[in-house]
Amino acid sequence: MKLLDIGELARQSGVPPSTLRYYEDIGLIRSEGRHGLRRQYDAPVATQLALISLGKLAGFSLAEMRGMFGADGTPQLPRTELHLRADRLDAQIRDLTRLRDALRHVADCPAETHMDCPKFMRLMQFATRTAGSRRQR
Amino acid sequence: MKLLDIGELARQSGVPPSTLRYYEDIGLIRSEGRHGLRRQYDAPVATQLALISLGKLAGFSLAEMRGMFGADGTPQLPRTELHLRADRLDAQIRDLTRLRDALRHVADCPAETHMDCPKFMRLMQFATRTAGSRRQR
DNA sequence: TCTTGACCTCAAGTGAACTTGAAGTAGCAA
DNA sequence: TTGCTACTTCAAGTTCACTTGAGGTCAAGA
Repeated sequence: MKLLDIGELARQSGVPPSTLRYYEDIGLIRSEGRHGLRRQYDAPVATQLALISLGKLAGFSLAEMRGMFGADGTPQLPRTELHLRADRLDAQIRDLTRLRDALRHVADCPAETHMDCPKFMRLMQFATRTAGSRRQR
Repeated sequence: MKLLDIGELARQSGVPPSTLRYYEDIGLIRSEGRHGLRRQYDAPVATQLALISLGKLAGFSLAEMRGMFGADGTPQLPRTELHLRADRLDAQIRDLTRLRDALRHVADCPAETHMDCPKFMRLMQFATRTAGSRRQR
């Protein structure tokens, strides 16, 4: 199996070497060996880094993602857990969609005050419902 | 205009008083006066807090959100800026949707290794493209 | 009037996710 | 063999978003 030098992986993935070392320290990724002093990585680590970057976007902490990946860099979790996380993503996607709609509405609605616009208020209702009950990062 | 005591706003919004004070310190929200020592808030602050909570979910920093709101608690930004942020949200929504699809796929796909499954690899391509070029929080 | 409780200020502490700096080292090209 | 460069370790520093703690204050109810 072809191994990647840490510098090469950093260039390919856009993740700085210091961060790769940090991720390894906390057990999020693994290096396969050294060339001299330099860490060498398996190719699937690149896939894993891509998933980690998305996971961060989705609000997973690094601790949450530790242990989520198998040897091939793909998620290795029980089915139910995967579906549960997918469901949480669905909720987040819904929220973001409404925030987007609200922003676009505010941009385009000619009403002088949005608080009097029924469409805006409808978009805002869910926000008031969800605010605070949301998991924080 | 009816004013809310900080405790009441905290109960309604789910945002602790310490956080409300902190938000005021950094200029993210405004209180309208005091009842004795206690901060009093305008009702629209509740809407604003809901939007802040969603904004955090969307990856905006508190500093970015400072100054985004007008007196009525609704976003007060130039049209182009609002559309730009909506566009960024669209991109984020697309990414999260694909992450969700990838998770569901991994949960349900019977292939012994996902690296050999064309559907998974297709889902992963975008991730490799986007990783690293993404704004960090 | 006195007590209670929820607020007040200000400074310091916390946890997550990294980054930076100092001092050292290994491989490769000249 | 000598440099150069990109890595190495380890500890400490940084930023963000809060929270906590100590010591103080005010309004309302008993």
